Amino acid sequence: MSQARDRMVEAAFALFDEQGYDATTVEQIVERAGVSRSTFFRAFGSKEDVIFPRHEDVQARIAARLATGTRETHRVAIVEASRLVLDQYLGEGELARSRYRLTRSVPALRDREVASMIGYQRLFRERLREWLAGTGDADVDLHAELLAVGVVTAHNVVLRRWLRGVGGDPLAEFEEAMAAVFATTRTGPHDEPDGATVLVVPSGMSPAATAAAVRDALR
Amino acid sequence: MSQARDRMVEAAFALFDEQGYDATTVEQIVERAGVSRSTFFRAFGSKEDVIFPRHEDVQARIAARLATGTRETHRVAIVEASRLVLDQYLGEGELARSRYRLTRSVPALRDREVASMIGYQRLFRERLREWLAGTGDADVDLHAELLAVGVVTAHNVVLRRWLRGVGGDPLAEFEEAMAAVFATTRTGPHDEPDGATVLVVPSGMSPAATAAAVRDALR
DNA sequence: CACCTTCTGAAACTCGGTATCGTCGGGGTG
DNA sequence: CACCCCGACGATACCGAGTTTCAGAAGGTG
Repeated sequence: MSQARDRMVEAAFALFDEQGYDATTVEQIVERAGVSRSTFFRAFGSKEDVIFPRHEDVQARIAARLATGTRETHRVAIVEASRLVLDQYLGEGELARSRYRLTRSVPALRDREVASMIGYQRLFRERLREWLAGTGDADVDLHAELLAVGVVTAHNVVLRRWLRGVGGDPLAEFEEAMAAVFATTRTGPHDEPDGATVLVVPSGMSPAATAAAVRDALR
Repeated sequence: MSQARDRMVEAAFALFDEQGYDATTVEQIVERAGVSRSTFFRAFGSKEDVIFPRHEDVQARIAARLATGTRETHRVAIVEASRLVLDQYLGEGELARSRYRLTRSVPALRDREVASMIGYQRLFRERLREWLAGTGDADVDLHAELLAVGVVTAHNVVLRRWLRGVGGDPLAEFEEAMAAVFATTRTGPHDEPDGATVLVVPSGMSPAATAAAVRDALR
């Protein structure tokens, strides 16, 4: 019963690859899949949706993972939630790469992918606003937005490398990228220094300036 | 000759406001403007384009401003280029706010606006990749991407506040937001630490990751 | 006047997407 | 077995965005 859906996806990708996205009509897809136009639009809703399945699923899983996070554990919650997306694409394998080639060449699909990315970003941002609220942060909106966009962007850089076949182990690169994002962003006093603190003091620095820097970092 | 174009824009915004974007047909717009359907599509190309004029102009001005920047002056180039967009919207006044209300309520228009934002971001990213190349940065791609997306995001936060009528002086907020972005982002050896660098390392971090973080901070 | 360019209107056409209706098969329930 | 019920499918008509083509009006130039 769901093999009809699979046939439509297969036919669509094949035709898009053969003659391009715009040049392929839904008529041709359903003809090759052996179903009617009605069935196609009932199953996918739009021509673009054949390429982007499982979007709501991933979004729901992200929301669920973020919901279990607290103010103290928000970093690991964010990293793991972001990993869900990465794992989704890695699990798709060659299908993800086919989709990538399509989205690179068709503006409409590119925009669509960007829009879904914004959806992810929105989930991170909303949770971060809650977590950052009441931390004495002078501009919660801005910093939540910056951190959310940083996480999504870092994730995308790593993902895109894997999609293009360049780079090494995506999981290792992902960890590094996440570290880079959090290393460059202050997220309020809840980043309790529960570990080592490294202080680099340039020569010629006054004690007062040093003290101020320490106070600033631990605030 | 160009007053026909203005009439179409005016009619479109009025009808969108009266009965919504989707419920308004191009037929109705051209009827109110007193022109033919052909004229409309010749002037705008699509129904969405009535709402987003001058997009290429701004993009060209940004590219021009960024082209005059050098590796040493890239910060001021980026800030000023970003200001071009802000000034464009501020100059539009109430028209920008009408467009904002529309884009908030119509998903298709929201996606379209996001896509154009990505266009700006791309300009910043490409230039930053050049400027960051050869600075010993371990991951130019990632850092260029992060900085570019940070600048655009910070700009958007300030712009959105003004569009919604909240907040104070947008220009002052813009300066603060830009400072926040550059304060949280390492951009290579040109950020010589003229003060103390305090690095707080989370407890669960591996020695290798700690060393990498320290190296990164001092780079 | 003849000629050319440019803008405009009219109409036919393509295609994505929606809505409606009839039909078929399969699976309980009496 | 007979009945019905319901979810899925197909066919068709329809709407609206966007493209293409052609014909004509306006305006400048020789």
